[in-house]
Amino acid sequence: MIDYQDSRPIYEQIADHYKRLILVGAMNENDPMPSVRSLAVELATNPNTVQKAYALLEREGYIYTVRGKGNFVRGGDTLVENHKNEILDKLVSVLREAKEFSLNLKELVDEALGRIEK
Amino acid sequence: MIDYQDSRPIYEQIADHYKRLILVGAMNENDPMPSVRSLAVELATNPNTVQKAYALLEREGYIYTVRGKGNFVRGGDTLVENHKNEILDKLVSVLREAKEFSLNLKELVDEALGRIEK
DNA sequence: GCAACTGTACTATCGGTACTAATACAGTGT
DNA sequence: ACACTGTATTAGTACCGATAGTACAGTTGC
Repeated sequence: MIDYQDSRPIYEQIADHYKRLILVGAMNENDPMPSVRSLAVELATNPNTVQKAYALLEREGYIYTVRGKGNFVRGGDTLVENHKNEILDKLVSVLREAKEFSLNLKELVDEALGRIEK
Repeated sequence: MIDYQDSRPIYEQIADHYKRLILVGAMNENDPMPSVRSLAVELATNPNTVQKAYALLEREGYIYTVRGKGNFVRGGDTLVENHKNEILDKLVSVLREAKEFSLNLKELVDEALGRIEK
């Protein structure tokens, strides 16, 4: 699950992994996350690193924490909605840049969509 | 021209500034760039920092260097074309992510385009 | 040739930040 | 009390950005 060759930090890889699981529906509301310690052992890393990933997930609303008990998935449509908005923001910023350099937005989008089909 | 509050490194800000000037047509083929030393004085920074910006611009094909003479703008359609491809790549990667989470691409694009008009 | 300008190369250092780790602290449940 | 949970603090390491100084090398105009 962790790619040590990857330049991205471990905690970010962990967080993204679980974001994906949650968004895709592989984990559901109130499902328990692995404990910071057990996951640390499993991934051969440090509990603090796992915690940093969990803190990130909590800040972004993917999980919630109960002291002494553990971390749990915060399901619901809000998550999917938020994620959609994140993607939308990225999209808008790319298109704004394109517009600034007077590129034809429709052409650009069509070209991009074409590439994806393959 | 340099924003010291900005978290982005100085050399990157310098490079982006000139990229913009070139892509927008404010600077044309073979126009001379300011010398590394003079620009360093003007920006109250270090010649090495400016050189790092110029090295970046050269690597990316925006300018060319003549030893002893200076740096000059490398104009031409290639630049614009390359920049367009960069934007296209970003666009494709965002849309791929959207697709992965089974979002409706057309809706998403329409929404984004709508936001830009404002 | 010389002076004054251009860019290039290399080394050293300082400061800040990101990442990971080690250790100790604190709450929960049986 | 014990075994589990998360939390906080501190430390070490590594890397990056920026600065500084120095020396070298090509171009141009006088």
